[in-house]
Amino acid sequence: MNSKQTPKAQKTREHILETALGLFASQGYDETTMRDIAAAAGCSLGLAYRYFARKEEMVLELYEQCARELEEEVSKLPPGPLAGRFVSAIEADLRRISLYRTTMGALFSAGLAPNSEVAVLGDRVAGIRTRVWGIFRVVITGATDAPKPAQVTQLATLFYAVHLLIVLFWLQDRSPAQERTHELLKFGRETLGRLRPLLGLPPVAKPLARLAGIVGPMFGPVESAEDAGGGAAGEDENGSRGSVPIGAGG
Amino acid sequence: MNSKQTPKAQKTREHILETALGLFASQGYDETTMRDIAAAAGCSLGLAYRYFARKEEMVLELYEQCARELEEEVSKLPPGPLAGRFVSAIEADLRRISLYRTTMGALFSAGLAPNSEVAVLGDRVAGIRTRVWGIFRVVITGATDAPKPAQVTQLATLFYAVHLLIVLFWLQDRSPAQERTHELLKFGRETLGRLRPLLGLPPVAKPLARLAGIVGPMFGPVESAEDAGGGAAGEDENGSRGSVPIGAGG
DNA sequence: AGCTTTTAGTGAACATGTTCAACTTTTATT
DNA sequence: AATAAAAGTTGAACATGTTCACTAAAAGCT
Repeated sequence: MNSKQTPKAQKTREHILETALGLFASQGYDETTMRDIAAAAGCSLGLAYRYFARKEEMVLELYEQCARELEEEVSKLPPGPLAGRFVSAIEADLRRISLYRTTMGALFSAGLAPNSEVAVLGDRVAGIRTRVWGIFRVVITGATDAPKPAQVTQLATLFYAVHLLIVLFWLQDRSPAQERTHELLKFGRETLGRLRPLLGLPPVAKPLARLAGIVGPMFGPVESAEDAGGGAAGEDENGSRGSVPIGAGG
Repeated sequence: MNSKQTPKAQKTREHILETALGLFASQGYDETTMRDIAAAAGCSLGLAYRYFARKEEMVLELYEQCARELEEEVSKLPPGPLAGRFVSAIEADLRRISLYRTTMGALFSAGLAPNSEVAVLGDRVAGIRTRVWGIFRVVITGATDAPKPAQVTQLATLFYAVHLLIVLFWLQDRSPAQERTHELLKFGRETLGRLRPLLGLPPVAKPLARLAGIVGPMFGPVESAEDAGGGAAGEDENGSRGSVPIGAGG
């Protein structure tokens, strides 16, 4: 398992990770070589690779850390309208990762190549995805105008997807201080606020459910089989199953 | 300029490119090394680099080629409802790039790191973006239910953005034969068809215009300044200026 | 033709992510 | 303590994208 190593090893590992993240934050991801990390951590190149099979693996850890912190911050979010809570959560997330812009870029970058598991939608990240998805659940259920339970799961899935897109947008946003992203968020809040009353109406609810059914499985760990999303809106309370143990990093 | 080289050089260049694209298609992008390419093309490693400063640059050329072909195919699309034409264009695009899944993945992957110019949203691709954006203009104006001219530009920008997202989705889609993507397209067609009548109504048109104003500049070449998208919906007929000479590859 | 300049082409060398066989230290066992 | 097994650690070596000083061919000029 994971936490059953010698304390010494654990300490070494953490030391290397912290060193790496520090370098990532200060000089950027690409500019930080594994040799830099080893040197700064005062160990050999090989040792870094003992604890992190690939450079990206360190980013993964960062991602998890951010998710954990975000979880806490969101749990403290005051009740309020759904739109406001959603945007606040996103803003908190962006604030948190802003130190690691290029590093997160690497994560998403790797995520784009359908190969590496160390990617936003890769297998290795399944646990974190589940966790973040859960955060959006809290965002929704904690809203003063939360939709009825049957819709919560679907909405969480869609929020998760939108969240991903916004981070993508943010990564690309070259405007000063990423003001364009914040404009987008403002727009999102207003629009979502305006749309909120319609969420319960079938002409809106049904397409949303269908969309969640299509998009959700992309976030799932592997996929067993064929009930993916045949025809209409199957309200079977999933769409992005969370059956993966969260802290199950190998 | 570009086409002012010796015919011999031009030929060599094309030969290398074709060899490379062939290898990309048959064994994947990452699996094809520059040395492979040079060997298969019967030239030295250095020569390949003389014509293509980086490996990604070859992908760029592929992207441009696809854009050109798509342009032609779309121009032959029969008149019909907007939704159908849009989805048909996307499908044509996907069909075209399906041979080069991993290769396109590389393009988008690089595109995610905000560094490299050889990226979907990078400077080097500005010309191609403009071109593709133009394709969506044609998609719109050629529809039997085309919106009024003032909206065409905005809609083209949004279509371009959605197109990017769909390719992203497609790249990640691990379902057999990418059926999930096609489901998404079906959903998109139906939804867009249903929404089409509302496009002219201010409560819909205004937010769309605003969104286009926010998103559009991301696709622009560099950005001059500050009129990016201040407050309300500025219908100033742009949102994604196409003032870049299309074939201006340096 | 003989010279110069520009273009085409080469392959060794470098940087960096990654692997691996060997070495050292720690822990468990007798 | 002596020995064996496991865990920790090392640095050389490899693969691959990229660079560069250099050679070979071609074109231009007198």
